[in-house]
Amino acid sequence: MKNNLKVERAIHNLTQADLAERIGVSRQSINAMEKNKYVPSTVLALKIAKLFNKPVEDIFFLEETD
Amino acid sequence: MKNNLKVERAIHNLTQADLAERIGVSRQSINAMEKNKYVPSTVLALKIAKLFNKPVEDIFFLEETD
DNA sequence: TCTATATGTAAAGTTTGTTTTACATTTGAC
DNA sequence: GTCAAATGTAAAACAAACTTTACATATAGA
Repeated sequence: MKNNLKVERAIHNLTQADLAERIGVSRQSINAMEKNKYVPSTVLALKIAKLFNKPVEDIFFLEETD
Repeated sequence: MKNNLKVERAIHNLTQADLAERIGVSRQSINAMEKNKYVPSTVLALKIAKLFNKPVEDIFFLEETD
C-alpha cells in the first residue's frame, strides 16, 4: 500500500509532529507510514482522511502486492 | 470503530468464509471484525471497500472512543 | 556559522492483528 | 427432527503495529 501523506501534509502545512499530535500517534509512526514501513490501522486511516477532508481512497492506495 | 460488514455480506450474498477467501484472510478474522473484536488494517479495509464497490467510509465508522 | 526546526532512522519493548486448530451453537433445507 | 452449512468462540502462536528513547542529518533563517 502507498499513500499521499506527505502531499496532504504540505497542502495543509503540517509537520509530521503536527499530524501525529492531531491524530494521536507518535511522530515516528507518521514518519514510518510515509516511508511505507508499515500499514496503519483502519482507525488511523479514517482519522487522517477526516482531518484532510478526503475519502480514505484518496490518501491510501492498494498496490498489486497487497 | 464499527462496521457494516454483515449488511454488506448480506447484500452481496456472501458467507464469512466467502468474504475471507475473497480478501485473503481467515474466516475467524472476518468473524472477529464483525463482532468488533479488533480493528483491521487499512489494506483490509481498502480490499473490502473495493469488493463491495463502496468507499471505506461507507463500511467502517469511527466512534467517539477512537 | 550558529541555532532551531523538521525529518530520518534504529533498537527494545508492549500491544494488537491475524492464523491455525478445534469445537460448540445456530439456522435453514429437506 | 436430521443434517449440512454458517456462525460463534477460544487458546496458542506468530507477525505486525505502535511507543519510547535516543541520536543523526538536513534545512533554513538570523
